[in-house]
Formats: sequence, structure tokens, C-alpha cells
Amino acid sequence: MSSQDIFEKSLRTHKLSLTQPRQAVFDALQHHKSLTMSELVKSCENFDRASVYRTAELFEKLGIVVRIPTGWKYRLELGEAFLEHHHHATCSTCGASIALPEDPALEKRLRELAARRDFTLTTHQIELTGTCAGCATNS
Amino acid sequence: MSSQDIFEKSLRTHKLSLTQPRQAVFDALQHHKSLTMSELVKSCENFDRASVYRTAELFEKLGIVVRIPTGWKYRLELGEAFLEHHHHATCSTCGASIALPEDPALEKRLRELAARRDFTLTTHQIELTGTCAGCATNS
DNA sequence: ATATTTTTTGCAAAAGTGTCGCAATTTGTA
DNA sequence: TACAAATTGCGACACTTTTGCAAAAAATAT
Repeated sequence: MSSQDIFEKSLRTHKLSLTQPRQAVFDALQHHKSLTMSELVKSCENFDRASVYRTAELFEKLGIVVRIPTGWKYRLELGEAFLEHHHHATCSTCGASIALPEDPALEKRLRELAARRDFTLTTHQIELTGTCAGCATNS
Repeated sequence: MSSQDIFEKSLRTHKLSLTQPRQAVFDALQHHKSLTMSELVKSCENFDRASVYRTAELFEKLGIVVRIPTGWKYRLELGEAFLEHHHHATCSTCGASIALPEDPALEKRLRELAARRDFTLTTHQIELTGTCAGCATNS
């Protein structure tokens, strides 16, 4: 089942129309792995800003996209149905973004932590900040 | 040493003045444990919006406050010199921000994970998204 | 295929957010 | 108390995000 199929099925399941703006937003997110809101609006310049915003909000509710907090802005990425769940470490010296190995134990621990506050976890984000190997040796 | 003392000392160390707007921002953050920017501006209504923004930015640089990403907004809290290091769960239904209990094992695990990529961790953010107990029962 | 119904869009307007330069005020210091 | 330096408030501006509503597009039934 292709990403496109998963996308279309997700809309159909919720009785939502597959429209041009929605397809454009989905395509933009597939081509660029992650986008800020203004980048997304620019990528969909044939369509109205309001539609892009409404679509982004809708997709987030459906789990098609997730918001990744990066400092004080955020970026949009396709959700777990399309991309492997993962986290990143960002080097504050060179700006490199390092993908982290999966850690089921960590994920489990987070679920337990949430459960202690009677919180039902739908998703989570982890953002590590520090210095990568290269920058650590060169300083 | 009281929070107020730590606050004043931090300003003095950096040769910065203890002004009314700065005190007001600090007070607001002490009284409400966590605030969005617009809430903070409202809490400091005797002072100008620009001053509150400038103060927030300054305090963040000094480590007096930290930005907590919560979905599409962010909240401000006093930093680690004033508050224990902790993380949050954000309810996607009502927007509530729930402080999570400390978990040294989780923190340790993150350091190990970073180490596996030869990454030296300086700080990190964790954000859980889901449904709080209240919203789960009312739906 | 076409008509009908429902959903979604584009538009235009408005509210909200964050930033900047600069004169006036406040603060720290002598 | 007075002076120099730091900071504020004001006003303006550039984005960003949201909203109501008539028009258009999409889904559904004929």
C-alpha cells in the first residue's frame, strides 16, 4: 500500500473529500521531508493560505502530519503511518541533525510516565540539544 | 537564597538593571507556574508589550526562563535555577499543560541514547501529546 | 452522464504575534 | 542630587493565523 493509498484511505475513512488543496499539501510534505508553515504555504501557492492552514490543522487531527517543535517555531512532517517514528539530536555548534536509534524501552517509559497522570498518549516528541562528535573533537 | 535573590544576582552578574517591567515579568512567572506569551503580556498590562517581549527574550538568554514547546504555541517557565527540571504533557483537546513527575531513569536513558551517537547532551525537551483524564471521560 | 446534496474552497477582513527605531524615562553610580 | 548609561513606551510595520460566507468543487444518487 503506497503512501498515497494510505492518505486517500485516511480521508475516506473519515468521510472527507480528496480535494486539490489537500493533495497539494500532502505532496509538498512528501517531497520536502519537513516544512514550516510559511514554506508549506509557499509550496501550495496555487491555493489559498486559509485552505492550507485548514488542511494542516485537519491533517494533524487525522494523524497524517505531526508538528515538530524546533526551538520556538515548529515544522510539519508526515506522521507515523508514512514515516518511521524517530527522534533527533541537534548539534548546537554545526546545526547537524542526527537521527537517533530506536529505543522501545524509552518509549515504554514515556507511556508509563503519562499513565501516572492518567494521560492517554497519542504521540510525543523528544528534542536533544548538544554537541556532535565532530564538533566536540574540533574544539 | 530566595528565588528573588537568585533573580537579582543573575541580573547584577550581567550588569543589567532591575527594572519594573523585569520584576513584573519575573513575578508573573512565579505566580503562574507557566504562561503563554499572550498571557504573560496580559499579566504585565501596566507595561508595554514590546518590553515584555524584550524581557522574555533576555531572560531566556540568561537562563531565567525556558521555552516549553506545546504543539503550536509555547509556554514560558522559570528555569532550572528556580524550578526542578521536568517535562510536560499537552492535552490536544483542552490545551492543558500537565507537569510530569521527574524520572531519573528516563534522563539516564536519554544520555545513553545520545552517547551511542557520540553526542554530548547539554539539554533536552520532551513533549507528550494526548488526552488528559478530564477530556477522556467527557467524550 | 446529469442533477442534487454536501463539503470545501477562495476571498476579504480582522485579530493576533513579534520586531524595530527613537525620544523620553528610569536606573545605577558617583 | 546630578550625570551617564541602560531601558522603556510609543507608534508603526510586517507577518501569521483565524473567520464568515457566497461560490465552486466533490461525492452521491438518479
